[in-house]
Amino acid sequence: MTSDTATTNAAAAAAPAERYHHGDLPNALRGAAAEVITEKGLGHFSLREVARRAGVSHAAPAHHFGDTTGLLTSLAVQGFDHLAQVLADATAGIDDPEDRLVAIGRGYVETGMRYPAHCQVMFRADVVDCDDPGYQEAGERAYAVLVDTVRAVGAAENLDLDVDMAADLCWSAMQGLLELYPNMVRRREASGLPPRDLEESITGFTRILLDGIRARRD
Amino acid sequence: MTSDTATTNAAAAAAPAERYHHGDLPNALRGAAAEVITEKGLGHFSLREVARRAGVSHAAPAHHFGDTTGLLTSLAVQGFDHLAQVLADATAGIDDPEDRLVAIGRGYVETGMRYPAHCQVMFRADVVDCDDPGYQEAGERAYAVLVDTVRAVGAAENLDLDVDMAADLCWSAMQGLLELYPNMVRRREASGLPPRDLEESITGFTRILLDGIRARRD
DNA sequence: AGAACTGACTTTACACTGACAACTTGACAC
DNA sequence: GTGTCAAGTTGTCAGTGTAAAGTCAGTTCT
Repeated sequence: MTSDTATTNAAAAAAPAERYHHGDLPNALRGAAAEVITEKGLGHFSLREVARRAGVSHAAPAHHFGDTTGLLTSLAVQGFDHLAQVLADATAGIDDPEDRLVAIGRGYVETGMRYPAHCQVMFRADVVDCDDPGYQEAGERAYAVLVDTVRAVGAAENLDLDVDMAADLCWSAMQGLLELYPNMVRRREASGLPPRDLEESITGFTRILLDGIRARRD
Repeated sequence: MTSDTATTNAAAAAAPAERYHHGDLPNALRGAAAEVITEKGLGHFSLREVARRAGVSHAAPAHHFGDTTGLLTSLAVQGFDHLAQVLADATAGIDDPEDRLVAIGRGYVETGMRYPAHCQVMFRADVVDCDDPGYQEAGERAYAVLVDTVRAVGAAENLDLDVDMAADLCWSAMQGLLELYPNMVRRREASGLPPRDLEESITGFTRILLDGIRARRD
């Protein structure tokens, strides 16, 4: 019952494959889990299917993650790790706070599209252990990038701004976009409109959001 | 294999309970399903548990809904029906388009809190049949209220506005809020801040969104 | 009235699942 | 070597979704 929460070490890089010890089974299992979720959706997730794909026995995952919740929690943590990294990288060289906020929006949704399985799991309190310290820490780390940037926007233009509220709105908008985007595409198809791509949605959203945030000056 | 999609008729109101025929089993099953999802979360949903709560055999749901997806789809349709109704009622007596938009935000999130199970299901393409005509129709009906209102806001103030984009943003923000709210509460608790209640979030969100929408005049 | 039909369920059956306990395998320390 | 321990295995159990066949009650036809 090891508590392995998303250690990113690719230890024992060349795994001979017939070996009894896998080398890095936890990561392989996370990968397989992400695969299953991406293909079949979280609603048809199965621990045994994950084990099968990783080429180990059905009980092997339990050894590393305890139970299903353990594995999914670990996946969520990895998702937050990725996100925090992407956001940090995306904002790195940018001075203007507003440009940074746009970059964050882009980074958030980009991460969501690149790791759809992770993102489907990150806020699902019913399948994840929200009290896990690793989970909370990683989430906090990612969120901090956003709050800091919103704060900077407010400070740079001397705005009358509830930073927390504005940050939560940006976050909600991007999360909602991630969840509803397929639905939006379908609706536009049905209406005969050309599909608006994700990039365009992000840009449009952030523009309106920034206008809203900037609206009230001291 | 009846295709019973959320008929709201409370037919045979007084059901003697020992009768062989239930009276309105489809509705009872939807209710039980909502209960299970609310209590245990969609991740621990079980068709047999639903049947147990409705007091029927485990195979009874199949007769009305085919399979799990069928039942959950029906629940989603009912959710959209509720939502469309609430939004229509909420905007009924209001003339000012902006006030109407605020009322919609309030109505949306209120519905989400009142029917959490329905809302957890409505956009989950992996557990719901998105091609179901009833599903699409009900969704369209609810969405139309929002788009119309956003259009009215734009027209009233002669704004340079991509109506579809703005509507999608409002929708995303509210959906995101629904999904992330528990997380926001936990974070504020952890930071020692007083919990911001949902009402306040909605008001704050809509204020910023409206400011953003109004920002660009012709 | 009785017979035939149909919809609403129940019973039975099966393959699959998550979780647990008990066992085996390999690697490393001494 | 022996001991130890993490990393897997096999086996088992109750619970699950779905399909098929059986049973019951009400309606309709004659």
